[in-house]
Amino acid sequence: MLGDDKSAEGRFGEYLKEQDLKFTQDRRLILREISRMDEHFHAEDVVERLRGRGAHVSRASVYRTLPLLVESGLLREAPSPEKPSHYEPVVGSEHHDHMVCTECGKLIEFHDPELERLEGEICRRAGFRPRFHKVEIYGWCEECEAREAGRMEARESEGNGHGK
Amino acid sequence: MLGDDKSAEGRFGEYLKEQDLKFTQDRRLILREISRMDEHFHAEDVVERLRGRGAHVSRASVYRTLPLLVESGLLREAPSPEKPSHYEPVVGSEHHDHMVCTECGKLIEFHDPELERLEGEICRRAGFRPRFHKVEIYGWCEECEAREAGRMEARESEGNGHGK
DNA sequence: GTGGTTGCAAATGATTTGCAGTCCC
DNA sequence: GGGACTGCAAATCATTTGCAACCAC
Repeated sequence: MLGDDKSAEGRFGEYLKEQDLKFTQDRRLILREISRMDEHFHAEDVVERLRGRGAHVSRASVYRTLPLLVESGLLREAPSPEKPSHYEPVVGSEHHDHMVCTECGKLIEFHDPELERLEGEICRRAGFRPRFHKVEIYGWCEECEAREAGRMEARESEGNGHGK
Repeated sequence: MLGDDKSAEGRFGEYLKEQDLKFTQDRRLILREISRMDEHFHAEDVVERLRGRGAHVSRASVYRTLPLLVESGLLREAPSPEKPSHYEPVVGSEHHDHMVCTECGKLIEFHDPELERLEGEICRRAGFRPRFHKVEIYGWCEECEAREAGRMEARESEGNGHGK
């Protein structure tokens, strides 16, 4: 979640002012809806939830607002092997990264301060000023790895012993 | 570049066999074209270059083949703030990651063995078997940072001293 | 006031897909 | 031979956009 609405609205309001943009009713509604989500979601989810709540916010407004929320640091794009862009709330300073299982699609979140430190170090060396980052490790989760190993074993004994 | 065609074709052929897929003429042509690219590119680039070369490979085949090349480890998706998916060749074991300037779009490649080691360590702890990973750091490159700093200074003195 | 915003629906544009004919193993 | 593969063009589908009415500041 985005923490209490107060701080999120404050942050967003600040960002909008900086950009000479307005904190309209629609933007407020979208922000509030997103504050209630703590899973990953995509644009259409927001549209549906607002509809379900009886709020009159058009699809276009949602699509126009999500990028602003990303820019303001309240949201970030989550890794999505799928087509529609996925977002996730940024919880205060609690940052995490992802491992994505390419077999079953499971998403594992992790956080490692050492990794953060190292990245900062690398940026410093490159004269680069980091604002946010994304670390995605793709591979097999424990279960899929085990399943895969089993399958491989089976294939081997089949190949060695008796032909089919 | 993908190194000499031999090893790339070997690797792709192996992958295809594993998946019970065929190493067709089209797939070979696409692989060869990609072996000649060393920049980032997207699907349409491959289509155009093949066309220009007089090869009859349909757009659909290119779109169907690129994911196979990614799966086989010969290509990987590059970070793209833009819509069309971008790819880049994987050069042997030479792995690198990216810093993306959100102002000017510049892409800075970097490689850090310590970062690799640390990620491996993190995966081990999580029981996750990594196959490949992606590190993208977004922020301001040196030039944009400087420009931004200058602008901020200007704004300040404007605010303090004399009105507009 | 007046410029940014919104809603709608039409436009876009990358990617996918159905299907008949073709090719690799 | 038979299942994979290909080409084509039509279909998808998330996202964007033009424009007139509207609202925050």
